[in-house]
Amino acid sequence: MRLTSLADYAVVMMAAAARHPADARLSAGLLAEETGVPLPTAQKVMGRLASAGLLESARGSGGGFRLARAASGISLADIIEAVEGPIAMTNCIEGSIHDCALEGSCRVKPHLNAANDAVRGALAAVSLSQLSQSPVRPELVEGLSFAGPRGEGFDRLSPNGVETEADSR
Amino acid sequence: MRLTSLADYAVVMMAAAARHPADARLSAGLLAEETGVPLPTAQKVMGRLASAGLLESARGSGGGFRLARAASGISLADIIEAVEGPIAMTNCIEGSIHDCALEGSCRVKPHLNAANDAVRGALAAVSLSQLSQSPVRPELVEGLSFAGPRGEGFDRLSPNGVETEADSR
DNA sequence: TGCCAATCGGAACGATACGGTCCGATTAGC
DNA sequence: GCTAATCGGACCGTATCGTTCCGATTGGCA
Repeated sequence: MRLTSLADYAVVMMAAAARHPADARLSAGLLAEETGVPLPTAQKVMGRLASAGLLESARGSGGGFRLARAASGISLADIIEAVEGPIAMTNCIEGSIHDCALEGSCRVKPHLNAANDAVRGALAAVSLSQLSQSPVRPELVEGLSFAGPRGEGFDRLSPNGVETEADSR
Repeated sequence: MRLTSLADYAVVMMAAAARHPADARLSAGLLAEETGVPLPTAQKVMGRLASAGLLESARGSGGGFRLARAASGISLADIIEAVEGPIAMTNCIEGSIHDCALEGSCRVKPHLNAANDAVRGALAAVSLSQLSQSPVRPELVEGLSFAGPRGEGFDRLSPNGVETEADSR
């Protein structure tokens, strides 16, 4: 139940992209710089987002990426599925895979199906335009240690001190 | 966003365990047989469930497992967390891990936090007693290709035809 | 009372796929 | 026509997952 690092990066980068004007050409290098994601990895992430249809890509010098749709029409579920594939808690939920011997007589599958829909619904309810906005509706984040440093150094996603290279890990 | 096979097995095995009388001693071998999970793997799964406090274990001959609480007091989220660890979509949500360079200035973290709570809530809303019941509330599964083979072969978890090399039944 | 068998618990091994990196293909600009 | 910038796909090391095996523990039986 943890999304992969690639998907995590994708969310951050899409949110950063949504903060730019809709018609601007965004290179992988620019977004990598803004988000602190290493450039080669950023390229890979954006490539997947493009092949999934969330970004439009243009090759060659002066090329780059652009949101394929309005930010309000892209959901968190879309981004995750673009990078990780279909949101399916178990193999048996995904239609094409049938490696479970109990298929057809499994009692828990319908329940898991319902739970999966609920999870997917929760993710589909979050739009990219929400993700790109700074303020958060307070009732959603109460009780969290991280309340949001609303004041200082908040307009730049990636100050110079990011010291990336995934330093320790 | 896919749960591991171990967690998948755990859900199926817990549901099978809940179908037995509450005071019955259940060995890993019995539940492995009922669910079709290979015995060594079933042992590992039940060991984790026991160390997480969802099952009570007794060693030695005549030992076995037993639900530590009533099935209605165990949620799907409990089972998943017992096997996979905390439900945290990203590393930055889990309190102890701080390997993200953007920590503290990340705009999307609050939103991800809210989404994570929603996902966890959806999983916590499903109780083991629901999982162990055969019929599914129709409004939860509508629109799914799998509507539920309610008629045939539905009262046995593991019919003879499971056709797996581990079936040994 | 001593031995045996059954069962849980933890350690070790192999496989899958994830994350990261590099190089080639393509295209605008000069 | 050439150069430079950028995307796209292929490759490899590594970490985690899944599986298996063996030892520890305890009740039952002779």
